[in-house]
Amino acid sequence: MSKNKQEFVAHITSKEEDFSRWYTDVILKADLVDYSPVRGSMVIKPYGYEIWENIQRELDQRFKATGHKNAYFPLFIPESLLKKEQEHVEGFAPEVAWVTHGGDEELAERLVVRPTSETIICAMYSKWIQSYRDLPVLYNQWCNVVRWEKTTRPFLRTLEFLWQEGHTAHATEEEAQEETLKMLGVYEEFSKNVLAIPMVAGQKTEKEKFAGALRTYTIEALMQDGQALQAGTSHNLGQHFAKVFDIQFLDKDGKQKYVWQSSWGVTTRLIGALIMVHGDERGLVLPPKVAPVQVAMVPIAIHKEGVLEKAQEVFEELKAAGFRVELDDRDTYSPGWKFNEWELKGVPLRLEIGPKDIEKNQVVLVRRDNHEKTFVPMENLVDTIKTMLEGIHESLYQKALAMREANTHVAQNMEEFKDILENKKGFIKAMWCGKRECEDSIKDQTSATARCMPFEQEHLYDHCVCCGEKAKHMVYFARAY
RNA sequence: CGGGAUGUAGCGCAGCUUGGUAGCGCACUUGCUUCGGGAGCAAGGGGUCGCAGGUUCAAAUCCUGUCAUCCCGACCA
Repeated sequence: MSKNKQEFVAHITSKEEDFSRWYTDVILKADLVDYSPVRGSMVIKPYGYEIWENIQRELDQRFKATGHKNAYFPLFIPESLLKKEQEHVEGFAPEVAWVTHGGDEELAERLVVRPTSETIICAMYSKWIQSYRDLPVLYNQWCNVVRWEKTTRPFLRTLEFLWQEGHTAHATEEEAQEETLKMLGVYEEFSKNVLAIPMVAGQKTEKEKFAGALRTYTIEALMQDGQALQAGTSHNLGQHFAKVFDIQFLDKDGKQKYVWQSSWGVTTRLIGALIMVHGDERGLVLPPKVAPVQVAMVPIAIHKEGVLEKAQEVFEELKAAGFRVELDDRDTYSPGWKFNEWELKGVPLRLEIGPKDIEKNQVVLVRRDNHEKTFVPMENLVDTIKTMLEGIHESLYQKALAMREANTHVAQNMEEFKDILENKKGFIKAMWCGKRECEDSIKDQTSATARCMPFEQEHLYDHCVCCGEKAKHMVYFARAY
């Protein structure tokens, strides 16, 4: 190990020493983002954006498969529209950006830069929906939104962020509820099978629900530092918006009725989740399904006769097989340098090919997650890699699940609750009476919030962890991003 | 929005106390030799010191303001 190596590695702060700094170091060094001249707004660089594109593609397929279509609604929303739904405007008003002028002229009516699009979409639905035959409306849009946050962190909280928002309208309450849960299920399945992140799925408390919703459902993930991250939400909007935006249809029975609605979304924050769930001391660890590069090929002794030619041959074969593969033929870096760089960038598999391998008709594969090195014959290389990538996905998921389980604790009372937060961190499972006062009190005392009331309820004990009265729900609490 | 810290070359930093022609390591460029865990030698290029004022013969250095980033709280995907 040279002194250069020590210096280079030292550029990433240790996770144990300072998790926040580790996170910042990793996203910058791995070239995912850069800070921009605009406060709180990041530039997503190609390597980071490609992760988002992969997330988009996987989710979009799932949306289409469940009958949704993409559309695009305006960035600007007239003030009067935002203000129609009382709870909604109260929830979002403190963090909207206003457009007050067009050129030099002051606008007759101010516009908000969308913080979310319920209002503008409902205004259009009101116009488009006349009959039960028009229902359900199942639209989604991929776009950016703006929320004027006080403090920001790349991917986790920025003034502007990218997301998708699904907005649906249904004839019945049952259908809207079914849709709300179905899409949360899509998120949960996607998180498991694409991001390799286990989620706790459940319902938000009244205090934590979306401004204007009837009920909010959520998927919550646990980061390696013991903090929770809300990864996606799905809202049953009931008829709140339908009534203020007058979205009515003539039903089969000849009666005018208001539609029932849902909305649901996930954001670029998912990339933050990926980093904080899977990353290690060497940098990013990306699940194969979203990794911009799945296989990084490092030829050894490039200048030697036949090495680059053989590497190119293998490269073409892997590319044709559908892998996202990169042949690192830069002659300015040594193999060792490249190994470290691709590890920092989280590439799931490294493929080494050198004169000795060519002689033996084999290649060397090294897994990013456990650093396991295997010599594999050139025959069936495509199948071997396919199997190995699947194995990496599976073990990333199992590792994340084990991490979450090791950091999920039961608190019987507030002393235990505080003790866990101080000494162990992570998720706290506790029973709750359902009263707002207890939820507020827990937050005041511990800064932990109710993440969700999981669908998989467990009866841990009878009393509320806070007030001691009869408990109604089992709740996951945690400090959250 | 409160408390703390930091802004000097692409990155990491020194210089500031005690004002006097801006430095180091890595990276970058060119050439040659290297190549199985962060290669070597040689020659080069690059900074109005975050920004704006002020003090001074003279400001990276002292003063005021401002902007941004990071950390800790309150608020939020």
